[in-house]
Amino acid sequence: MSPEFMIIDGSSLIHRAFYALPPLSNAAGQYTNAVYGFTTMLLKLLADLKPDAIAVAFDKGRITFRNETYAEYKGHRKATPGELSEQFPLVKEVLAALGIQVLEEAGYEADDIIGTLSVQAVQAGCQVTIVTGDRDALQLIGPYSRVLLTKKGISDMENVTEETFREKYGIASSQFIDVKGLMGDTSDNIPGVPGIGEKTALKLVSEFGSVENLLANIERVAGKKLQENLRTYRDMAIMSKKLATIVCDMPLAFSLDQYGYAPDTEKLKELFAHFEFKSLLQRLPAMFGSAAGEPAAEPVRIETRRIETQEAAQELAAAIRCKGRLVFYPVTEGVLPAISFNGLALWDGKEAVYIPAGSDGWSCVAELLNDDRLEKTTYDAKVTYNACYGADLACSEIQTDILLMAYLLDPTAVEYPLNKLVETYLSGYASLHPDQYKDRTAAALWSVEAIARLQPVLYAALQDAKLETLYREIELPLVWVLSSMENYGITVDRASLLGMSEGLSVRIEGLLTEIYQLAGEPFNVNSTKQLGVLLFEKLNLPVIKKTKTGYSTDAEVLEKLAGYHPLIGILLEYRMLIKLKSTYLDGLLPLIHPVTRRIHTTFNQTVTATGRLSSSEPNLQNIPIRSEAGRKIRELFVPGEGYDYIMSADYSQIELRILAHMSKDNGLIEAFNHEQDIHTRTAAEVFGVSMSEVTAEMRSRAKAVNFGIVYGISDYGLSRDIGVSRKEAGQYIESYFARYHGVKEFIDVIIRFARQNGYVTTMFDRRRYLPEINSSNFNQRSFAERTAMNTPIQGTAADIIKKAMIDVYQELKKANFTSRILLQVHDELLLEVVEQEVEPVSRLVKQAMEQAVTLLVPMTVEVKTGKTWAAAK
DNA sequence: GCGACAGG
DNA sequence: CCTGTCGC
Repeated sequence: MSPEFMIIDGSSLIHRAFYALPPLSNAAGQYTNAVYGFTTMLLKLLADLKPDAIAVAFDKGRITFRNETYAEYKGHRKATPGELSEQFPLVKEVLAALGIQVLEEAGYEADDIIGTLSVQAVQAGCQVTIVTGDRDALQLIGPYSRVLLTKKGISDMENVTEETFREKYGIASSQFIDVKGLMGDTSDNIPGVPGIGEKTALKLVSEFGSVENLLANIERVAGKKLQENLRTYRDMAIMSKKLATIVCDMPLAFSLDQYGYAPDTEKLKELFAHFEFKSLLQRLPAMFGSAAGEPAAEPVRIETRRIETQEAAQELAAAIRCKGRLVFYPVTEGVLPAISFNGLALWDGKEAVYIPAGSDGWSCVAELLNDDRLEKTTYDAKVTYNACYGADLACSEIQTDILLMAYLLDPTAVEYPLNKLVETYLSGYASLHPDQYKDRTAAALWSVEAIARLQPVLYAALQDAKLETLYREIELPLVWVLSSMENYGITVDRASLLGMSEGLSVRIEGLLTEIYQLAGEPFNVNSTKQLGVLLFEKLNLPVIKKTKTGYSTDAEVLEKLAGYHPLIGILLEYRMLIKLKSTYLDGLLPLIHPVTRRIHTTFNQTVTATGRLSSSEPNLQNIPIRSEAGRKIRELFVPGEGYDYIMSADYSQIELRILAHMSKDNGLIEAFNHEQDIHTRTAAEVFGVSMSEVTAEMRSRAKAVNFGIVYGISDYGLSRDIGVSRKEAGQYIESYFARYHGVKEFIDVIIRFARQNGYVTTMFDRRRYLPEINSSNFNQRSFAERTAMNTPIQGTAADIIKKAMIDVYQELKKANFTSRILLQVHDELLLEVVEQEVEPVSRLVKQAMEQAVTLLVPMTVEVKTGKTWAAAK
């Protein structure tokens, strides 16, 4: 078999690792996340591929021959952040300890070294694997070489071979540079030919074979405009192709022996200890054997000790009480509000044990869970609270929730599975995938040990990031409130719901008949593809907007087409009604609980990047309100048995008030202190008239401007929202900033902070990392900038209402009211109340919400009560 | 996975 | 800007 040669793009992998992992550091304050990520990836590659030889290439300096060809090459690339550049030498130390050759050459990029090595290695009879995150390397693929392309994160890679490349793009990998020559690459500042994107480029290359052949046959290209561009920019295309071409003939001598590797385990041990890569340290002997040639360590074994007798349980409970700490992981099943325990794994300080529910050992669990002298630690406390509710067990406060901590440390992660957390925070300690366990018991035993080990690490990280107060005072106490709300559920009038659905069916049938008649034939109106063909090919209506896959037919487009054809108005009504019926009537029906007759949503506390809650199965945070027909849906939400009214309490303009406070803008503060209508005031400022002269049109545009400011405005977005030109929208924004100077200053300061620190924070120190804030890609960077201004505002609003929820919940309990909170909709709380409590509860809720924080402007809460959710609005 | 659309 | 669900 031919020898396997692995070539790694060191620069690319380090970048990838840096942005994929939260900013970890060791006790000395040295950043280590990129080193850790890189090392993990490398060790995994060594273990999986077992290459015979290996080389790692780095870029050196920023000027290459490409700058002689084109001075602007990679011109607008931002400097590497300090936290990253300081880790490059550390990575090289790791490579040295592994005995792996590092290559860098002034005047060349890592790509060129990789290209040259790969050609030479193939000539020497090797199979080559190139590992990188840079798609440019795809041009190096051949019959004896493939590319492993890093995906998002650090664990997954895409294997690209000659075959898979051709399948995906329809051209040979060697033609990749021709595509790039035509389409250019904004991130490398390679110009390409204007008007040619990836699709056109791929088409042209598959048709003509190469840039040169294309340019020689321009007259055969379809499209006048395209031909003209190709003629005007022919030199640009040739130069761009040259820029994109990786050099494969650098002066490098090659022999396979040169690139063997020989790990120095002592040195590695030292390094890993210094970086505090605890788990890597532990895995070292298993990977390479120790220096003294001891046998590799045994893989971690899971001891399945079950506690099934009263005696054993009592003994265990005594030991745990003695320690004062209960670390547990529940195994549950069922749906709200009847979730139940299958068993519970717990950590006794030395080993994990499992207690099956219903066994003679179970009694001690009930005692332990409700022992308020124990400090309790778990993963996802809400699951435990819900299971206790379902099993009718009392549960005292849980003080540590690993899931919540991980979320606060990095709210943008997609999920927080324990095995990932172990990989990130314990440097992969005994990291096994949950699927590798033969049963849930074994997985639970592994999990509880992971929780025990993660706790101190996450806690320290939380303190470092100043997140402890937010965690202790808001997120943790909120868990119990959310669990209660989920278990209460909300009553829906099932009979009316069925009636309404039936009524809508009839109306929708009628609309469909009209649509088919006007269209001349029946078709699937729900298919945007079929609808597009009808509107834009059969009826020849003007194409307003396109999507990635075809014509856009969204409401915005349809409204512009309204004058052209009677079909359009009917389509809009059909769309609205079918949405209401499918999502809010038929979709809701199966989620009405057969026993409680109520709908029990799930509030997710660890999903959003900003700190808001989300609601699912069903989502009760997007029940219609804006349209008349939609509002009817809210009439279905009614007080349940034993209750008389629905009460809603919502913050007025919470986000703009927060903006006023955080920016300290005089005009904004004054407006709120005088309880002025904020949109009218903004209209007066932006259009330079007095408040009494503001027209409805002006107010509505000003309202859009205010939304835009909160969302992180772009002239493009605003122009779309209010239907004016981009230029005019730009002028509105400009005059807004001229009048609200404090706001402008506030935004500038936040963006500067984000650029410097890589994250933004809310008033309560909630944090969100924005790695793209210094990106060389304009779109990515602009997006990050808008996020940078939006997150502190949206996130602070989330902090405030979360605090209000806790306060309202506790005060209702304290005063022994029957009335209770059922839902939260971002700036609104929904309660069900009993007749005699309407007055006091309304006062209590208003007071608690308004006093949740003290800002430079008053917080105003409007409370309404009615027989249904619609009436309470 | 995408487009459309419901909410904030 | 932040979400979740439906239907294709």
